[in-house]
Amino acid sequence: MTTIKDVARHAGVSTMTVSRVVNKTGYASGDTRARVEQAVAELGYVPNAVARHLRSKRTRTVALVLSDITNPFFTTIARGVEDVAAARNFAVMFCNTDESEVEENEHLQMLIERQIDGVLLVPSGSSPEPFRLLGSHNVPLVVLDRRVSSATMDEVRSDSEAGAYQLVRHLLELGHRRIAMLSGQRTISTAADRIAGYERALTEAGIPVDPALIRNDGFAVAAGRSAARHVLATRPRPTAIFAGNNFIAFGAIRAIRDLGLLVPEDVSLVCFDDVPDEWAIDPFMTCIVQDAYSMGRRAAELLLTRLTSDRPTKPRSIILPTKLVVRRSSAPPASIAAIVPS
Amino acid sequence: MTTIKDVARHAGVSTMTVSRVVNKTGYASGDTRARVEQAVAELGYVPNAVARHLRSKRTRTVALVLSDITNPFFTTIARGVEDVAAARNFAVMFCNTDESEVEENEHLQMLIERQIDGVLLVPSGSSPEPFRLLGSHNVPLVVLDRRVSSATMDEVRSDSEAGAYQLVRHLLELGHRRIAMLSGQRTISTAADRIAGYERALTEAGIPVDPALIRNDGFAVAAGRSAARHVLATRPRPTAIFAGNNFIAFGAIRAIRDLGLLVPEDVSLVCFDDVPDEWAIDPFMTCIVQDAYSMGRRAAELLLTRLTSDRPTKPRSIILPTKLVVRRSSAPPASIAAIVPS
DNA sequence: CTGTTAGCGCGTTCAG
DNA sequence: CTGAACGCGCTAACAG
Repeated sequence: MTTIKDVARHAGVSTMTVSRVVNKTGYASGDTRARVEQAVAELGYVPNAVARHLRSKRTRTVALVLSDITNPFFTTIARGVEDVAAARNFAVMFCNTDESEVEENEHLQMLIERQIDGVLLVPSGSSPEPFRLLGSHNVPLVVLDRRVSSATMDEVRSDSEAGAYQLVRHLLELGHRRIAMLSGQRTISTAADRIAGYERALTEAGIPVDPALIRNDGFAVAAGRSAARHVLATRPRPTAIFAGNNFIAFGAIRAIRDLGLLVPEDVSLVCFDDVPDEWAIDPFMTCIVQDAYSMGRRAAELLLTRLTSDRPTKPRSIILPTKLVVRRSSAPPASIAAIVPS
Repeated sequence: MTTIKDVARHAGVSTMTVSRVVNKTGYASGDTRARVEQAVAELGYVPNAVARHLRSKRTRTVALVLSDITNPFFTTIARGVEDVAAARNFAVMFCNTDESEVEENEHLQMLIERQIDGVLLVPSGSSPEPFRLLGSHNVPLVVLDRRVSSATMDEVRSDSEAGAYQLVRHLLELGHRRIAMLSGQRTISTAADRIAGYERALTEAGIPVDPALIRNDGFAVAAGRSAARHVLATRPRPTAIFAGNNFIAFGAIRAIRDLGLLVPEDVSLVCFDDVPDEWAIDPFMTCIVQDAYSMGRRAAELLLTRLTSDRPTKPRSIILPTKLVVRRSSAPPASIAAIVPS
């Protein structure tokens, strides 16, 4: 391995001069500069970033800690993060927590040891432990996707409550009055916020909230299927189902098919998150679309800007708007359709 | 920031003793050990991995360099890699190349500067540059998913040729004789290998290979759609289409629908790669399934074992088997179906 | 079982 | 415009 010393010797200058030429910092006469550059080329010198980082106290590395990179929503966020990081010469480490606070803490501990410059975190739980941990080591943090109650801090997420409200308004306007809500565990803020938006829309419309129609089985296909089975067994049967994300919706579709029912003739189905374009032969799901790629980009920009600029500014809260996309999975309930043919 | 010196002073021992206790290396009397551990706890000492790495010449970090983390196949690989790495206390950095050799080289350069311990690479091109680059800095490499001609090296991939052969055999057995093949750019070995398997099956069956039925438009939905449009315009119209991956297949489905044709009544459709379970309401595509998660795991295990064990061994080539899953998108061609009703 | 010395590769500091 | 000395935080190698 060739070090800065080898280059210095080869070029007949001091290591400092090499450092200055390589980093384009400080002056160097055209002649020395040329000699150094030639030596660098001849020896195939590559600066050692580890040594540099030991001095500079900066690693130009950020971490992305999320529940599961396999989830296309998070994958897209990851892509946004990496694009911004790469453009600014930052590297990105990623860690999966599987929604476990224990794993989350272990990863954060490891990242702190590695002197990471900042963390982008999709928090698994509601405990303030991660913030304490990172805070005590002065590691800048941007919270992604989810709301945390503990304190004000940098965060980038979609407005889940408003999106859910809008989606339920849409169903109400179609004439639905018995609407089920299938969401994730309430400890995850996106699940709770979507339920809140659902309840607000119902309450505003003067419809009592029926706890039997709200499920928190989880953000996965299997959970969605089982949750849908439960709400479809209530009487009168709900005429519409609001799935807290696309996985739940796909589970719900299976449950609906299991009963031999049709969407939207027998049950309308809407959800948070669209289906990735690639997998939708013929998009039919009415949904709320969040811009995961922008979420990743914005979060990374926020973090890197904090790291790069020295003047500290107030925590920023970036709430991205969502978009309602109406397709064919939502229609007036059968009873209305029968009376008011379109 | 508290360093090992602070702990040493606080515990009234030397830094070496602290180092030994913290790393559980070497002896330490119960008493000193206790004092050191208490000092660590009281001061909230966290070892600085950067300094450690400068000494040890090891960063316990590997990089995963691939074309696009957004592609679910690569995402799943990434998950496998991270699971293995985390279990062995390695961190993973990831980089997207978008199939650009320029970006690939820039990322590798950056990773070498960071003294990464090893690289898992899905090579973008066929140039030997990445191998030269990594080789000249003694960075262990495992090539993922794709074949490289340059030299023998560690690699983990599926048997694309055999999988393609099997898929085309399946179509031939159904009675198809005019089969189109839509694949990616031939510079990508998986594209070339799948075409090779296709040609071998045809040739063995005594069917001449018709260049008009082979397209290399790319591994994406849009490419698949346009490629399918082209082959469906040839006469006689192919009775079956083999899509080089699932994206291409989804593009093909759209092109088939554009023409008002049905799968499998008018055209059978088969492809490499399954559709992620979450997005298939009702799986219908006959396909070759590769185990992306295992691919990631195996590759990471191979790399980390090389890094951990000192004795160097011969390059290993791990070729994972693929599995044919027959579903409803493949059926006998119409002419046969008419003659031989099932 | 514990401490001392030295140095990983680089960049800041301060002289020249 | 250039160089010498020093130290970032840690651990290998050697004493004791």
